[in-house]
Amino acid sequence: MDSEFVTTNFIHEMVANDIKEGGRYYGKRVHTRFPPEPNGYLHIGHAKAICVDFGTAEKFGGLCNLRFDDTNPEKEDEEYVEAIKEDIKWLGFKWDGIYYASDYFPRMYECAKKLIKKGLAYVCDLSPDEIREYRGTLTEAGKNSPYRDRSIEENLDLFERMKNGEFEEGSRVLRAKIDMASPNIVMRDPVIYRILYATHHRTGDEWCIYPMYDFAHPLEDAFEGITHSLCDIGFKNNRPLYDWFIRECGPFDPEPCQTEFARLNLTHTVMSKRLLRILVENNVVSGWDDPRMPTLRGLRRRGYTPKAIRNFIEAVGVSTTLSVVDHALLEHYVREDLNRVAPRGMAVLDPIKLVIDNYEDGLVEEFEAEVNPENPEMGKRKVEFSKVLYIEREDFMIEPVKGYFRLYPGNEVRLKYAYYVKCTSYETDENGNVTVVHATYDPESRGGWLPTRKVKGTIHWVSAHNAVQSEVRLYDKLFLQEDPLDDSDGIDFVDKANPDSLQVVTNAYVEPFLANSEKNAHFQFLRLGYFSTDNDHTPEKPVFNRTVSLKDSWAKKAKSK
RNA sequence: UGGGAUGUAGCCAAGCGGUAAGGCACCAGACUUUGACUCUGGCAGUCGCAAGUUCGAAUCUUGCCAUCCCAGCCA
Repeated sequence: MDSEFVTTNFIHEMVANDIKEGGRYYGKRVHTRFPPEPNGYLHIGHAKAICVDFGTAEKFGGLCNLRFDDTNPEKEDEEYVEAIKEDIKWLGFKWDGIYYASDYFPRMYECAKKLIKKGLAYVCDLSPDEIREYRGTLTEAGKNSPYRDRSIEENLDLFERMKNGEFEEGSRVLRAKIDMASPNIVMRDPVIYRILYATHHRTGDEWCIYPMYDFAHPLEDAFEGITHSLCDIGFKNNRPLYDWFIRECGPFDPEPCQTEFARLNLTHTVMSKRLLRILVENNVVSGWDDPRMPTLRGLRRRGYTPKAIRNFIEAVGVSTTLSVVDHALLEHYVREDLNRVAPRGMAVLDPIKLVIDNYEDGLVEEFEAEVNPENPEMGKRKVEFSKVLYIEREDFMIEPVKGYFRLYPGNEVRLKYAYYVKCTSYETDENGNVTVVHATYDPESRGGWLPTRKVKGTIHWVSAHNAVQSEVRLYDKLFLQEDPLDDSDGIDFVDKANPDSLQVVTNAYVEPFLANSEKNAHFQFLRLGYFSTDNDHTPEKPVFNRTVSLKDSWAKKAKSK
């Protein structure tokens, strides 16, 4: 157990030192935990915490618990614990033990009594408003509660009666007796138990007093033998209190220690359960699993892979600086993963007909196509070709702009895998919109290749005789602004949602094998992007979600003009 | 006006007294049966600012500035 670890971030560096000879956990096993509150669905910010918690344990041959921090029955629900478990598994992590804070309620209660007996906790009858007043402000010290000096016996009696349900909700709390003048407000006699007549999703009505986070969390860690309690930087101020409870309720072995790191923030989205809930409740999105949501369920439905998410988090790194990661980095990692694993297929999203005038009526030819050029082991598949095809409206121009090398009158392009075709004419409707493009093919270019004559452009197509009409949902950023919460314009983030973040295409055409796929399958639609079959998808009624587009230097060039 | 943190490129982020890694984004080019992928090259004369210590400072010291967090019977 020497320091043979390549440390990749400051936490790993710290742990490596901790377990070295002379380190504070020398000879002990590294033990971490991921402690979600079951009050909502996990998002990609949680994925970072999961990677850090599980990843640190794994790196040092330690253990990582999954622990539901269910100390507030008013907000929590069993529905979320199942969803959280599922999301963690989907990300590819396995917990070593599964625990619930609520299982520790009896032990926590004993710890509270211990504090009372040590003269370190008291029952306070101040109202919530009064407690706030007595707490002081950021710059002024607080003042002692008039109930601060109750005798140990009275406190023990009152606390037991709180537990027994003799008092009204909000009438009394148990507080730690620390220092009302502390410059750290967290230390000004924090509330550690409150009365709540709410039914808990696991303990039912067994308890009517519930411990507060600051008291419960260090104890949960201590009870489970956690060594490294890794949490958000927001808890930095709470650390002295964490240590206080560990010390006063101990001894514990090992003694857990808390280390904070920066949460993940992403541009063009919001990242908190509270805000995401607002989007759901205002029907800005269709639900927690809407593909535009940064929730794990949303990302999964969008077509993101666990691998892409984990690589992304790995790339972002772990530090203590407040940071906002560019959404483009996340997209880069899905593209990278999907490029390797996604089978290619052809789909036309905005179809116009292409008629090959010199091709035999009714003839259907089969061509061989590679499943994934990045990975030849994925093999080949067949594509059927005929006289009438669909091509992308964007791939034809009556008057080509400079640099355009797709189809236009007189120009020859390659139909991927099939033939060279040369545009001869086109038809328009009364509004001047192109309806049909006519072309002739060169039989010599069978398979899409002619060594004697090269073409610059290659376009994708789908044969009209077997194309399957499909729904394709084109997703874009939920917010166009980098920081939707920047309210300097006076607009609430809910009203800033990008109205074009979902565009539903109902008359797309895809190759038959794409329509016949399972739900949640990943594909690259040639030249368009990565797409994934939706939860709603069936072979009879195919639905694809665009995960991310392909990079498009032509679009970029055209746009900049 | 109290306390706690953080400042390295447009965005992340290494760096731990010996002369600014890497990734994304961006720009240019090569290659290409995807205007994709891949590849090559470019992209911080200076690390928030100012003094100081040192042969030598992004790294140490001091001062200043900026930003973030904390006044739930939420977590």
